[in-house]
Amino acid sequence: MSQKVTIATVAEYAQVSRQTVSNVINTPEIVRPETRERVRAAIATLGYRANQAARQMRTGRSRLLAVRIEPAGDGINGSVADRFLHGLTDAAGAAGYRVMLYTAVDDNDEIATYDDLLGAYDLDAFVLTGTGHGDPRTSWLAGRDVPFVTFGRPWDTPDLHPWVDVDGADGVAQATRRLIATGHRRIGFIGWPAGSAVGDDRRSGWESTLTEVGLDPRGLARETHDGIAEGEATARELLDLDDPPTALVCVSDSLALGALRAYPDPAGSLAVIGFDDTPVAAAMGLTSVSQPLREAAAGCVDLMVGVLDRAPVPPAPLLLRPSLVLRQTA
Amino acid sequence: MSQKVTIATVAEYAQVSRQTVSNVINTPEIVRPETRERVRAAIATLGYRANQAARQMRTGRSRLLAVRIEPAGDGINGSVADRFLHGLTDAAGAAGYRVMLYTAVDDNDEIATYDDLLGAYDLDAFVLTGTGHGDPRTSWLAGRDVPFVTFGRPWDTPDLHPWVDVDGADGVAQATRRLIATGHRRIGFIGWPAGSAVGDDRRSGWESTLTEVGLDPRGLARETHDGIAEGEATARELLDLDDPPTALVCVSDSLALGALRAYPDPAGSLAVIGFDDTPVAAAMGLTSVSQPLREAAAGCVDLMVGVLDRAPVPPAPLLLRPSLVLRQTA
DNA sequence: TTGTAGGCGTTATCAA
DNA sequence: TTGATAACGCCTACAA
Repeated sequence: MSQKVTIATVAEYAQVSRQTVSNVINTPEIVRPETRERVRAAIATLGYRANQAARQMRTGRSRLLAVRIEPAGDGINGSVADRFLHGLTDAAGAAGYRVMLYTAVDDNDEIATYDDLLGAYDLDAFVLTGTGHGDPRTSWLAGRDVPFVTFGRPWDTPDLHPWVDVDGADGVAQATRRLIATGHRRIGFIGWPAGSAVGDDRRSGWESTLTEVGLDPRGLARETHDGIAEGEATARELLDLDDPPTALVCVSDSLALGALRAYPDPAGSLAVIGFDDTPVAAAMGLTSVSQPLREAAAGCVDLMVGVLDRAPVPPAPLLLRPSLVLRQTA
Repeated sequence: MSQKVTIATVAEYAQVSRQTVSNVINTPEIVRPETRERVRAAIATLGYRANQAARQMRTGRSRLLAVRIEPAGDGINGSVADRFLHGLTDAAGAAGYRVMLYTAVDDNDEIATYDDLLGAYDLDAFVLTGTGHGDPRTSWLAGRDVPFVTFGRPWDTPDLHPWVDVDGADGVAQATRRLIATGHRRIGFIGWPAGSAVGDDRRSGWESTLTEVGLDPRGLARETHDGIAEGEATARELLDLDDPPTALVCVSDSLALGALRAYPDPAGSLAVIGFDDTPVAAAMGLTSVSQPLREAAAGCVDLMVGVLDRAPVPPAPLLLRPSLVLRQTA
């Protein structure tokens, strides 16, 4: 590696003072165009890059944001996190920020990590994913004025902080309408146990859509934990009804894949739609609701930059609309 | 947030000089035990955390390592990257390092990013994944003495840098032996086009195992690009042979899932084994070769710490053994 | 418009 | 064993 290029190297090369170089970088408009160009040429020639550590010491800003990487879990829905992360890294990079990763086993552990990260690296902001009811993390961060954005609505205390989310109810409504449009009248729903904010929201999209068009949702919803086996068992329950559904909307792809297994005839007429458009769904031909994760990540970065760079006007939240990816199962 | 706690705050609180506090942190053995404890108590009480930016300015080390996050791709195999990343973040954290993410569209873009990252953040090391033949990235990094570790063998120039890898040939051999043990004699292989280092390695495990036990591999291997549809078509080809295989080993889960589709009877007797133990495999009951990604990530961190902290003795590479996860398909 | 001085928090050097 | 001093690279304030 060539010798370290500092602002002094550039200054010398361009025959100006260090301060002028700094000005060219930070407030170019106050430098005479002629000088500015000379300095810029020097920067390019020497391959100068401002040292973030030194800059951070002066400005207190690290241009670093942190996001938690979660264990794959059942894995099927894990790819959501992966795609979000990639989008976030891209968008952050475009805005001049870098993404730092951390892991945590639970909320308390995560809060301890905030403390660490903040103390050691002076992180500019955090991006939280998967907020739930009464999230202790948001109150901790808000309590210390640490900038953060959540991917996921603040379900209890709306608008205390910037957030981006995908309208799950709308996604499920799209799925339901698709089934109605293709002739189904008995449309069931397999959801997560009541109390999960995301799950309840998605279910509401099914219920309201049926009600709107005059169909009766009663008796056609079931709750279960996530998983293939659970989806299969629950779908069987519904199919065993006296007047069974001919189509199922599921709150996740895992449950949807299970539901597909419940119907013995592979060419059968049970329509199934999942949620998240995971790779498995694509592989299996499962119609599914797709979240615009790239846009969501970009939105998080926009909001964050808004909070960090601009006036203290809390940026407006962003609720994105998912889309339905049609495949073979509906 | 309470006032910023610096080394000076601690020094004052513990009635010592800043330097003594620094010594307690970095070279505790040279500080009198009595003083040491007093300083440690002060650190704990005040919640002091060394500022990395300042430390970096002095030492030139950032305790940061960078890894590329790749787009999900076909997604099925994407979860491999995800699990590796999680393990890496965990292991790095335990060793006092943090992981920074970056994206790149190709090798040149990635090299440009190295330059950026090195200049701006003084990264301590890079972790590269998925090395191929004649990888330009490794030569660039090696050329500037930037420490790095690869997850993936240097296929051309062995041992020029530390690496961790999983023995793909062994994994496929395990799969092949399993099929032989369960009575199969005609065992086919669906691989990637020759020339991909990883793919060729895996195929060799199949070929050598068959040969060892006196079975004939000839005519039973096919090459195709990755994908469900490709797997299905290729499997059909093999099943259409005069003397078709009764079992297939596939170089990836995607191909294996496709192969499963080729056999019309769901309860059929075509045994199939995939590679990577992706969530989809788990969901579909596909027997698959599982890479010890957590261990691989930990190994990368170990090697990196070795390079950074210790004598310039190049650490020994680490070749891990995968395991076969038995499910319904074999 | 450009240059000079000082300090951000830390650690290496050297003196006490 | 402990403490004073300087320096890492940058930016802000102020002076020229």
